[in-house]
Amino acid sequence: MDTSRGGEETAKKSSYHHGHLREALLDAAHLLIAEHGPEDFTLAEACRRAGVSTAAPYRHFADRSALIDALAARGFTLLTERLRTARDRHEQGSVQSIVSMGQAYVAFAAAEPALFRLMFGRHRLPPPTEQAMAEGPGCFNVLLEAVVAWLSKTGGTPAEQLDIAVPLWTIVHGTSHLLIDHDFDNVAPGTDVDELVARATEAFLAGASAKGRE
Amino acid sequence: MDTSRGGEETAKKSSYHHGHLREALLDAAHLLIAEHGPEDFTLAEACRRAGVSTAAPYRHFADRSALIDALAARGFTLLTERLRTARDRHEQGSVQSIVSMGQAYVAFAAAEPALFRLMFGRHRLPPPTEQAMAEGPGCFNVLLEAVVAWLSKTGGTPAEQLDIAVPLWTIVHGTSHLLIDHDFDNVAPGTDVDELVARATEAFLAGASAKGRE
DNA sequence: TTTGCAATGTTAGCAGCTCTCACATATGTT
DNA sequence: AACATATGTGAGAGCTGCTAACATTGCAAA
Repeated sequence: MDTSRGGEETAKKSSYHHGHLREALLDAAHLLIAEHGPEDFTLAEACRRAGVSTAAPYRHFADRSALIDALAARGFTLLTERLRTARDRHEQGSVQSIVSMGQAYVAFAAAEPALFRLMFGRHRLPPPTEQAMAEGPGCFNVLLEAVVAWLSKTGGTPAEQLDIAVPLWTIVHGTSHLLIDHDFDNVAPGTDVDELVARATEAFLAGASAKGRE
Repeated sequence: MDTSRGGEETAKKSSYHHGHLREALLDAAHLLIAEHGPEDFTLAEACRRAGVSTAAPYRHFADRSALIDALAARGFTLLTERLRTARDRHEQGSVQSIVSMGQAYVAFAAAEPALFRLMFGRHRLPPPTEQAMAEGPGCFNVLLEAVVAWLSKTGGTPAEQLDIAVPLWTIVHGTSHLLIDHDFDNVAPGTDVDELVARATEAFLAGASAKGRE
């Protein structure tokens, strides 16, 4: 349990057994997909960087794809943390709190485009494992909680939470994808995504609560 | 110029020269990515389906990646058509016209998930070629026109067109991605995306025009 | 401490893929 | 009819994912 003894390069004692190979491979893979994109990430290259043979990963991962899945899981926990701290930066239930989460979502995608694509691009047909049920929506639950708080402030009922949260999710998710795929560049070059998220979120919430009150 | 002489299987005359290999490869690739996803699409398999050797594609495409790009371009023209017909199904400048486009956008992604991912997942750094300037945003321009029409009806100014169109784009784009990546399954299983798009679009437009009028 | 087992890494090798090069064959232009 | 060009083939280099048999190490029971 003291595997993380401060320094990273904890003097490979034997030079045969690596020691932290699993983590080292994930780190290498993370760097590689950030450099070359997720598509042409190569297990062999990750092995070279970790200083092991190309057969070594199979002691830790069933498969190339399993390693990528593990990376995606890492990304989800990271994103969930970011959302939580963004939310807690403002008053609970405030619009600003929700806007801040959306901006953090997009900022995460901008900072880690390849990881973001990985996380949401695993269109595997049978992945709704319990892992996915806990990790994937984990970050969505943070949003849900914030929306419930907002609803209770504005006189809405908790039953509407999905009606509010899902559209908000589509806004920030779509913004993230369009941003990292450089689709704004050709269409609206100077786009300030923070402002975009703020305006879209506020307008939607205004329109939605107006409709609820009518 | 009569290469498309009605029937497709125009009796391979020589059995050496294929005749329509470029199109045949694109068709095969389209089927393959629809079956196995875009990541593990294999040029060799496409050759097998087209009945040619694995060296043949290089007479028509510089590269495996070039073939995929050509497929993506095909997809953009297809999507643009769909958007145009969806828009023209309702009164010009009406909210319904815009909603209909959004639903067509999502329906396209749902019908061709792999193609959709391909089109927007080509995060190549230097792709803003003139081709991309014409094709990619081509479909966005259809939306822009509709928004301008809506603005002129509701007393807005054409200067706001991007402020309206871009958020709408993020909504349908995000919805598409979340849908085809099965992210609604774990979070909001019974989601009706047509209704989702309609409600989100209407709420946003209501909120945006209210703010414009304030 | 010693012994034995499970964990972890290595080398060798198969099959498959992308891409190139030299060569073969069809098309069409003069 | 003859040549130039376009299009397809076969063989092969170099890479990859993955497996199997073997080597080394760490740990725990004897």
